Amino acid sequence: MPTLSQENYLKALWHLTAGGKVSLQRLASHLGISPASTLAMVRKLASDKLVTYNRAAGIRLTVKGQAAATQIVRRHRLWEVFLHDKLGYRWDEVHDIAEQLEHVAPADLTERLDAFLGHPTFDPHGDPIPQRDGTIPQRTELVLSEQPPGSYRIVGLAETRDELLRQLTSLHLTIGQVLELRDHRRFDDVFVLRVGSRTEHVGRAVADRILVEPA
Amino acid sequence: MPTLSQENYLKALWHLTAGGKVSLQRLASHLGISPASTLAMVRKLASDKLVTYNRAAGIRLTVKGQAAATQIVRRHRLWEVFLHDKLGYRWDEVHDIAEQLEHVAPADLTERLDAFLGHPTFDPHGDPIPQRDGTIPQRTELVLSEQPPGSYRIVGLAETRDELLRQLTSLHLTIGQVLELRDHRRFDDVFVLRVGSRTEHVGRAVADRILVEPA
DNA sequence: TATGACATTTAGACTTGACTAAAATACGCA
DNA sequence: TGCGTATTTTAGTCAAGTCTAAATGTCATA
Ligand SMILES: [Mn+2]
Ligand SMILES: [Mn+2]
Ligand SMILES: [Mn+2]
Ligand SMILES: [Mn+2]
Repeated sequence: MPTLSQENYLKALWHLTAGGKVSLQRLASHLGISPASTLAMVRKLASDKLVTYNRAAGIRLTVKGQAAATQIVRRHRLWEVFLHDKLGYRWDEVHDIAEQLEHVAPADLTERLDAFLGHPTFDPHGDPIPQRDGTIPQRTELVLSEQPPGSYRIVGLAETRDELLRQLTSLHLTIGQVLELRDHRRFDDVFVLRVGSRTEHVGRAVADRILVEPA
Repeated sequence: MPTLSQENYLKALWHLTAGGKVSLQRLASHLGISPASTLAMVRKLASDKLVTYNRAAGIRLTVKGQAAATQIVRRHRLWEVFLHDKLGYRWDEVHDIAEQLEHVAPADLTERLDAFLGHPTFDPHGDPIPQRDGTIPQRTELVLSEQPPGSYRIVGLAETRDELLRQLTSLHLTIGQVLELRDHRRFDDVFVLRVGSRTEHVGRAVADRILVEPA
């Protein structure tokens, strides 16, 4: 079993892999750890057959590493659901606490938690919760800023920095919220939304990060 | 804030303190750590004003150390309640998992968990859960083996080794269970109990460890 | 009061996961 | 084709928490 540190590297790799080749540099700066230390750890992970590494291809999760990382993300997101749904934390508070809880992984705790939460499919940020077998629920992911006027449901975010989360909260925009995209004012790049009985205005920085499905 | 290791030492001290002077030896063997390493850590804790130590008096928690230890025990027992009541674990399974969870302690997680669980007073083993202010709920603690025949309610255990817990489960003896003490057979030191509609026989080793109140 | 058993303390070492500084390598572009 | 920059790699260091082995202290009792 990977150590706590190793789990953090694996999870970082899982997240970074979507964005193409993972260099030492990229992994290091994502983790806030020096490239030298990162190299040392990558070699350890490689000797445990969790990753492969060479200069040309960068760092790649092996099938084993991929499976381990997926389970860590699963635990993280399940705990986020617990903290949000059961303990009443706001969606901008859950991530940091889940960072701690995700490393607690005795035998069937994850499965019991999953059952207790009613086998949720998405976490409080709309991110998919990997299932027990490692498959990842899919969702429609249209970027709000690219859509024509119409009615949409918020299904996720392109990014989940707490700052953005709080900004969205103050605009009454949360996961599951249905909104109507009324207009895109080209001149100042402002999107006009109808949310419930309110009219909200969001800039491109926000509209680019809201993922929706037609409602 | 103490590290994870330091928290384990503090908790061990909290438990051992009830049994009189805590020598290095006693602490070391309780933790399964060498006396040399234990001394090193005790010195570290002393420099953080969490304990005092000298050969004559042994190791003592300071007021600050006592408070820290009490909160760790509080977290441990609250997680035990969660695991038992919400996730459906058996009482002999919860301790090891709680050992991990007790070290997760961001800001108000403990208080939220406490509220979610309905401010429980005792854990699944009948042990009192220290309250937020550090006070410890009291319970009547009569040792079953010392009681005259009569009707009693099980309120706790003198010891909570998983082995004992499973033994009791198989005898249908759990916290809250009401039983009738029928007889103590001096000859073979067997206690005859009426539990619900069953008659159970337990030896001294068990009867000495069951804590009851009159029912 | 000396001795042996046991507890405490010292000394030295190891592992993990980090760091910095400097050397080696690769890469983009003039 | 070579130079400057960026990336990777090596080398040496550190702190935390553990270990073993050996030295020192304490104490009951023979
Ligand atoms: Mn998260
Ligand atoms: Mn999330
Ligand atoms: Mn316990
Ligand atoms: Mn307990």
